Amino acid sequence: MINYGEDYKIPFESSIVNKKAQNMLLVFYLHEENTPVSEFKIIKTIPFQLKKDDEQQVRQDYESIVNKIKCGEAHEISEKQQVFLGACTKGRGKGKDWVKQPFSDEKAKSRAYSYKVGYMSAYFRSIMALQKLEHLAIPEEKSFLQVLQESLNKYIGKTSEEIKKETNYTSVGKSKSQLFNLISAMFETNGSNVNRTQEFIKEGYCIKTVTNRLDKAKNQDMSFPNIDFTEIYNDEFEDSTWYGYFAETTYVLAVWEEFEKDQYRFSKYIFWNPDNAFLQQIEKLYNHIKWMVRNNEVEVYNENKSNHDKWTDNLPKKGDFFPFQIRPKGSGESVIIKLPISNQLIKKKCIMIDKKFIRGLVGLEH
DNA sequence: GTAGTCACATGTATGTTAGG
DNA sequence: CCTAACATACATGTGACTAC
Repeated sequence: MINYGEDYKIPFESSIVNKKAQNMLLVFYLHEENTPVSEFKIIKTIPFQLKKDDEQQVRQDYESIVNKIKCGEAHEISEKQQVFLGACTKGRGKGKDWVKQPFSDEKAKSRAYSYKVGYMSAYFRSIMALQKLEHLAIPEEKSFLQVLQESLNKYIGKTSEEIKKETNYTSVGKSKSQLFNLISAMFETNGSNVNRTQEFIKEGYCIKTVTNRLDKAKNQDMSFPNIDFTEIYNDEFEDSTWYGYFAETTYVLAVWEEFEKDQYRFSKYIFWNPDNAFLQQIEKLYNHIKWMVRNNEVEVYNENKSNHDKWTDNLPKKGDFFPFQIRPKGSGESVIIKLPISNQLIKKKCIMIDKKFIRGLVGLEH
C-alpha cells in the first residue's frame, strides 16, 4: 500500500518499492482465453530484478507519486500519470477505501504501488526470448515519445496515396483496416501492427484511427478486441484486460479526413487518456456482465438459426452504458463461443466506443 | 528442438439492414 | 430515412502438424 502519511518523506532508495524489488519472486502463468485462472499453467518463476535501464523511469514514477502527496493532491493520483511504476487502487471498493492524506482535507483513494501490465509483459519477453517482437528504431538521443511524434508529423497533411508511395506500403483491396495499416507503415514495422511493437507495449501506447467521412452516416464506432467472458466471470475489474485497455493506456487517435469520395488525408492526431468517469463507466459495464454471467441471466435467442444468421441476446444495449456498446465480432467460421458455467452459446462480441464520444475527443463534433 | 506449411482465429476496422 | 444492432473483409498472428 502507499502510505500517504509517511511515503513522501522517504527517498526512492529506501522506499518500499525499491526494497521489495530486491526480494520479489515472479510467477508467470500462461493465459488461455475462456479458461478460468485457476486452470492456468505456471510457465516460469524467477526473482525480479529491476533493469538498470529502467531504474531512472521507475524512480521518476515514484517521485511523481510522492510529489502529488506533498502537494496535497493524493486524491488526484491515478495510474495514468506514471510510465512503468503505477499507483493502482486497492481496498475494499464500493466507496469504503477513502483514506486521509497529510496536506489536504480531501480524502484520497487508497492505492498501492504496482508495476504496470505493459511493463511486466515487456519484462517477461526480455527474459523468455520469445519469438522476436518488432522493435521501433529509437536513436540513442531520442525518447520514445519524440520518435512517435516525428514519425507521425512527417505525414500530416498527406493523402493516403502519397503515404502509400512514401512508405512503400503495398496491399490494395478492401481491407477494413487499411488506414490503420498505413499508420503502422509510417513506423517502418515491416507490416507488423505498430501497437504490438515492444516499445508501444512497454510504454503503454496504442494508436487508433478515426475517420471523418463525407457521408456522415458512414462514420463508425471504435472497436476493441473480443470479449473474454470467462475472464470477466473470474477476474476482478482491476485485474482485467479492460482495465489495461483504459487505465494503463495512452491512446493516440489518428484522424483521417475523407476529402473526396474514397480519398483520405491524414489531418492530425491527438493523445487521449481515459479519465476517471470513463473508467468508472467501463467498470460498471464489466461488473454488470459479470453479474449476468454469474447468475445465468444471459439469454440468447438463436432457435433454428445457423451460425451466420442473426442472433439476438439481452446483453446491455447501446445507451445503457454510454459510450460503450457491445457488438458481435467474429469472422469466417469463428463466430461462436461458449459462456462459462452455463455453456450457453453466444456470438463472439467486442466492446465499441460510441462515435459521438470519439469524435468529440478529436474535435469533430460540435 | 526447430523450420516450413497450412488453416483459421484475431485485430484492425467497415458494411448492411430492419424497425422506429 | 436514421441508426442500433446485427453483419463481414482482409492482413497478420499463431497453433498444430510435418519433416528433418
